[in-house]
Amino acid sequence: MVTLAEVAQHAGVSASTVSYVLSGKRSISPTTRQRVEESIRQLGYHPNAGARALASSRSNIVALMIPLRTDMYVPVMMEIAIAVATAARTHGYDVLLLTGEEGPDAVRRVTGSGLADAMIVMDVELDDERLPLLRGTDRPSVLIGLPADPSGLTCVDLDFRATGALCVEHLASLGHRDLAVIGEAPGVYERHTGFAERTLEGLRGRARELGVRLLHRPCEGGYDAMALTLARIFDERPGTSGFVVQNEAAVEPLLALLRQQGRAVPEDVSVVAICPEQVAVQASVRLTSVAIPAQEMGRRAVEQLVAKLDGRGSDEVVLLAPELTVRASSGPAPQV
Amino acid sequence: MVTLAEVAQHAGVSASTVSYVLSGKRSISPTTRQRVEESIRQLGYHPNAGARALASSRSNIVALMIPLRTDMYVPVMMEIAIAVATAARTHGYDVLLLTGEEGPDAVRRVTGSGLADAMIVMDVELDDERLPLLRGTDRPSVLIGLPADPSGLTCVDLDFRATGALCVEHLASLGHRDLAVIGEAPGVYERHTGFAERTLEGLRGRARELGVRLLHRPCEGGYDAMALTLARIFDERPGTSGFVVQNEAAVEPLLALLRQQGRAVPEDVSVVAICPEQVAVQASVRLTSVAIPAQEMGRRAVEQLVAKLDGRGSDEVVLLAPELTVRASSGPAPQV
DNA sequence: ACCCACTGTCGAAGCGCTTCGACGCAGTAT
DNA sequence: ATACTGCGTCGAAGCGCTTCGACAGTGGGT
Repeated sequence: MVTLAEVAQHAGVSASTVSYVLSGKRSISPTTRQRVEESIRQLGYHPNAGARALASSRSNIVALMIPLRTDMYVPVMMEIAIAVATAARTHGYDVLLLTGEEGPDAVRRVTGSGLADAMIVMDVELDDERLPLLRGTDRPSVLIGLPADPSGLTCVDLDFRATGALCVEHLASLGHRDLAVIGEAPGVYERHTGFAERTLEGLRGRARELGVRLLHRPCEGGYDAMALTLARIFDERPGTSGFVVQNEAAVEPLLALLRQQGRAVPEDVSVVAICPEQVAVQASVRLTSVAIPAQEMGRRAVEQLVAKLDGRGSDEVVLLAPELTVRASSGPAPQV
Repeated sequence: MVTLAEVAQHAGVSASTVSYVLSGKRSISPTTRQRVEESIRQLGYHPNAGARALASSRSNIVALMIPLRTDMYVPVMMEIAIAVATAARTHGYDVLLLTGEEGPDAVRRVTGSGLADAMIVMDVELDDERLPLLRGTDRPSVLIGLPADPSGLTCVDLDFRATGALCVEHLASLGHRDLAVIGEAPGVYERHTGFAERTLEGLRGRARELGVRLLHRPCEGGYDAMALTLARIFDERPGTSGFVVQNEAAVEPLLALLRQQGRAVPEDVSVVAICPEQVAVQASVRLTSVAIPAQEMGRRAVEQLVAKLDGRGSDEVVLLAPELTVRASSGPAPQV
């Protein structure tokens, strides 16, 4: 391994000069700079990460905690993770991947050891047990998701409450009076996952305001679960004509089952999905949907984090405004 | 931050003793060990990662290169990534997430800086440009995937050639003589992604041996693309009665389109999928499939890597044997 | 009784980098 | 001339840990 000292010798300057060329923290004459850069190139020098971290107490690594479960929301998570990694690199950071498995211990380990300078936390529960730790440490952190009490924390998320409201508005404005929500798997609600609960609040709140009826049913993905759920819904509310789906694994089953039952989309029932753009476009019916802007969320999270690391930026909640795109799955409510 | 020296002082021993307690590299008397451990606990000591890396030239980090694209295979990638992260932790390693974006440069950067002790590379192309670098460095690496020439490399992968063969065998044994393969998106083949090409070889080879006809059509996911592809297939080979699908995004569209065309599964056409178990089980028809053992692959890759890091283990190609599970989507060929 | 091997502990020397203060040398203001 | 201010460079002091060799103390073999 080539060291700083070797580069310095090769370029005929002192080690500190090379260091300053690299960091730009002091001014260097153009000739010296060039000489050093040439030596670096020739020798194929790469600064040693450990030494750098030790001396500067900055690792240039941000940790990303992703959920361990692969039972929900996988493509979104993946997209966020990739966006985070990509965005972090453009700011000179690498990304350490932590699974939720270790839970709060991971936070302790990473902040305690100085392995990472900061962290991004996904899959936030309303009353997440990691929050006190994050508040208590001096390492910056950003949540992707919104807990019940975001005070003292920086959060980036889609405004799921507004998302829910928007879906109801859309369907109500088309004349639908009986709506059903196909939600995430029951476990997601049991864990009090922020986004799921907030969506529900938004849905229910606006439904109440607009005087439309709303049924919420959690649903595991897949055909069998969906069939059961759907049967129950139509038993309880035969007049249901509008669906909001927030569960990727339920989208296609729902469409297939409706078709199978002779209910035309959008003539007999309308469907609005909350899902990544791609899912909405590739479904068997092009879905009216509110997109989950995974890339944007990842990117914004990194930007917030970098701002904090640079001493700029403060605790702040960034809620991305939902956008509803009308496609082929929603239309006027059928005349009774 | 609490340091080793503070722990040593608190416990009334020297710093090196504390270090040896932590690493276990020299024997320590039970009483001393307990005293030190107690001090560590009381002070909430966490070893500094940078200092450790510098002194030991081991970072206890493995890098994981995942593809940047989210156009294919996402859940599998995610599952592998999580399995890798989880398995790595059980061996005391953390995982650094690299996207394919940087390409070979990422390999140089990470190995050059000592940021990671080793790396796992996913989404391997047959003639991947990262391979020479991996061969040339002394840092251990493991590929998840199989390049054209695996010499000097350690690889872990599902035996996709055998997988292809297995699918053909299954359909041929049911009497199907005209098979069609719905492949990954064209781009995947253009990049000469290892698994896709090998599957194809396996399919074609066994088809030739068994004297059945085989059509291969790459296909983007989604309904529209699938509809076009399917129409073409039935135009060219109206007698096609067996399908092999290797594209998660095409599975559901295919089933829906077949249904729509009045072709019953499995009475009129049989479908075999190469996909994660979950997809096969949750599809509208429970699919006969060869599972992609994502978790297993991730775990095995880590095991190989750790073995190499420990000086055990050698260059080796680990091919997991495919297993075909018969479900409801395949049956005897229709009588002509 | 003596030597040897072993066990448990310590001190010190780095690992490769960052960063602080110092210093020489212009250039500018007095 | 003198004093001052930058600028560009250097030397040295760590950052917190691992690890090597040294060294007491202990016990077993002869």
